[in-house]
Amino acid sequence: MKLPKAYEAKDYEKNIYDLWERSGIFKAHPEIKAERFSMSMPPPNATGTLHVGHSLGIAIQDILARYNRMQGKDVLWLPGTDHAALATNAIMEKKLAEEGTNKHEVGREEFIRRLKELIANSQDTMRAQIRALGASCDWSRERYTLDEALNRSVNETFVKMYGDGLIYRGHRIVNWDPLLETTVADDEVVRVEEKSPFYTFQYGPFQISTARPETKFGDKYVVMHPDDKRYAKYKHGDTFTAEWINGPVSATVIKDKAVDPEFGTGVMTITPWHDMTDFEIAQRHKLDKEQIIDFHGKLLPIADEFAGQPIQEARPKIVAKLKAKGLLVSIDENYVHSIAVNDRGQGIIEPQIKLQWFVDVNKQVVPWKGKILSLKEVMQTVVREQDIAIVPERFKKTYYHWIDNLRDWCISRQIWWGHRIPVWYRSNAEGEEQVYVGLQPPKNDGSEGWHEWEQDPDTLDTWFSSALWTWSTLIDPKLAQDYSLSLEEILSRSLDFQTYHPTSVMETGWDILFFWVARMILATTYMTGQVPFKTVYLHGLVRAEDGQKMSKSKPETMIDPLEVIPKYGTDALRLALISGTSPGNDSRMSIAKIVGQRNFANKLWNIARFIEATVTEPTKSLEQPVPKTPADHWVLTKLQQITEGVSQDLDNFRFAEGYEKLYQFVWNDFADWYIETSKAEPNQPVLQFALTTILKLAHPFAPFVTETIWQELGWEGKGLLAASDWPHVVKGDIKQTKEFEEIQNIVREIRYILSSLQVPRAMFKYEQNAFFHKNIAVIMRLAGLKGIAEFHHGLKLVETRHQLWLDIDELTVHNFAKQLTAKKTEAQASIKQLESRLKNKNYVAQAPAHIVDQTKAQLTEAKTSLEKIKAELTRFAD
RNA sequence: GGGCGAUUAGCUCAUUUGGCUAGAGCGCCGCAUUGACGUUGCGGAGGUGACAGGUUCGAAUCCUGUAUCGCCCACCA
Repeated sequence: MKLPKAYEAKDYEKNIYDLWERSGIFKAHPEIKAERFSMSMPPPNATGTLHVGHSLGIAIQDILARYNRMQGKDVLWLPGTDHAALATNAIMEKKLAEEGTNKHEVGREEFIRRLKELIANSQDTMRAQIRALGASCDWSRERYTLDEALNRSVNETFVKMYGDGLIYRGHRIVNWDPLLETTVADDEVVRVEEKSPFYTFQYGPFQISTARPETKFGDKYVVMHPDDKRYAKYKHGDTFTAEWINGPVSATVIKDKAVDPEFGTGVMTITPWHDMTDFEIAQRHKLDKEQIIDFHGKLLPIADEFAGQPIQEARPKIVAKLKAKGLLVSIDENYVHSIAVNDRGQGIIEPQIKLQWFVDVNKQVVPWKGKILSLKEVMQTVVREQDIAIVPERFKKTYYHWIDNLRDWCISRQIWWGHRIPVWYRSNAEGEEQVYVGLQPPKNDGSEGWHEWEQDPDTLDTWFSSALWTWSTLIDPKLAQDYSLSLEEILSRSLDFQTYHPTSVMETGWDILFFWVARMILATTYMTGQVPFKTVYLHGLVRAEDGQKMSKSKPETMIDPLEVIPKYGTDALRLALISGTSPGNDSRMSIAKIVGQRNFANKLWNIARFIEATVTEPTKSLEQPVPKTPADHWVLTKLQQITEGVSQDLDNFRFAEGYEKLYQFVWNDFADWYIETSKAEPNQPVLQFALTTILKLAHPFAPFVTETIWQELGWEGKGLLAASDWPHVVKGDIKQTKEFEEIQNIVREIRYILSSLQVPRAMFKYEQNAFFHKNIAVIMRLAGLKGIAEFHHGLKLVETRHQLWLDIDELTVHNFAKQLTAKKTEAQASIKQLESRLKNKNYVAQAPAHIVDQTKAQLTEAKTSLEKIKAELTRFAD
């Protein structure tokens, strides 16, 4: 079959993926005996679309999956999607708003029904996109965070933690998003700098400053540092009366070290209901707390005439009123502080005290390796004791730092979309309440006087279910339906869990190290007694060409994989994402990069085209091609080095380096030297072997073009490249390899001379020896020499072991004298340097022997070269 | 305030535990060319490795300090 001149990715990719998928090679086989490699795909948002960040992750994971598969391992790469509670909930709320209605009008059931419908549609989109990237994942095991088995895992976790006292319900201050009307976790809050007026008011005998006068209605404590001499005459517990916004208030003096005497006046009033620090101060001194702002962001009746007003609207009016009363001391218009914003959804966070569910990270009840630890301590231990490796290592520090600062995790959310909290309440006429925590709803036993059980309306933080992802996805879904079995029994009977957990690698972006990776470690060690994965590989952010974050709001910065793939091919995109990157470091993406890698795919294609035309008699099984020429030995040696190098790089997660080695070899060694040599003296089995090896090595990186070539060549019948073995190596002879390197030196020098002198081709003569007898034809071809001639003058090669003269007229030769002189200077400098190094006794004594030997060899070589240059230069002495 | 990272060729980035003349891609200069590939080939120019010290026979690499940029965490009355 004749290959077309250029590789058109879009003509092949879809079919190739279908071929793979139909063949079943992506499927894991727990029933067979083999080494395992397992990996969970970080589940993308079910309603999302694929962006370049996903593409990078998928590309890396696919490289790992394909490489390990080709090494004969049984590979499980489990795909899936996430219900992304907050984000998805927000989508539906927005939709409803556009329709002029809201969630309360449509009701919980309908709300969820509509979301399920929406998800079902977009999951298909997401699946198609992951396939388009070439992901060799096991679709038969696809999971979704709201699957029944996963939901059971969530409930099991909740119930177990509750039983151990790790989950508790409490009135605590939380980050409240008035826009989405839900709490959000600490690390889902981002800080945005904002300039806002900073007011100083008179408050009784004190001056207090604030940027938020609207929260100050209920303030009745003034706090200062116990050591602040300015306020020494006021004692802790002193009371006074102050004229305030809506009349006089009675206030109490509190001394607390949380106050910074340097900041503002060193005195502040506190609003414990709406400020984290104030809340803590109030807790310490058992002070009253009062809600000022409601959950929609409006002022409560305590604000009197301002009640019912949104805070933004009320603020200037309150200031005006205080000013009218003569209580406004000053305004700093240049005050900059940061305000808290919900990472997903843009709502400005208003801290509130709310009855919420929390995970206690400090309670020591978790058995781990014979000790009883807290969740925090387990998280630290597994990384410290190398049960989990983090690549790159420096993220360990970030990880520890984060854990040190970790507070109890608020897991309840006031949204409808997600895993509902498995807690039921009922009350009786006397106002007593009962709480039931369990996997399934409690039966209404009709107990005298009690109302029916009602489930907690809240849902769980998305990350609570994502935290279970590595193992909840490996549970046998059928077993999970059987509630007569305990989770332990289910796990021990689930073949996938027994076979593939802990997973080998977790590949994800460093930006969700805390959100997700840390929480997987937390929940998985607790629930299964195993780490979720042995290695975490963190990739960097893919940025726009100018180094900016790509964002939908700036479409010109976006590179959309779905546009790039049909145009340049998936391989080009994947290679561009991989090349020139290193773990944990951000990278920049550009169309130019993608074009460059498209060209590489095409290079492979054309190499195959040449070899297809040259290899007229392909053999079926190619174990031992017989090398004949120095070039054959050289290419085999190189192939061996590359195979070993790429394997090592992939074993150590050095994807970019492995790929670069391969790229260099394919383009600069194989195409430019071996193929060119083959035009003179082709060795069909070696060509075939080399191409086979190259396709195998390149397959994890560029699966489509390599498989396409493999299929088009049809050397292995209907066999798939994706299912083939990682290449074995055939050793080339070292002496012959060196001989080819000498050929290269000669060719390079001739090319250099001819190019410098602007002589396109030249006649030549050479010393009569075995080397030239054997290799002169190849040299002529590669160097573009015209033919053999007898002549007297001409130019002699100076940097090679064998003597060869070029027939170039004296006048032109003189132009070369300058170049030779430059070379002479270079050689002399390098000799001087090497000699001084060898004269250094410390160097000779202390450096390793092979380094010293190397230096000596270099010196000899440089001296020889200098002699030749000098000899040649004597001709120009006049 | 605490921490992490970056600074290498015009640009984007590599350089695995300190050791060949610090590499690659793109760009640049010159040349070539109908037969694997113009998505090409050949040759070339281009780097005080941010700066200042130190350790070492030897430093881009280790240590100390400085500068600039980016990020994370905490605080922000």
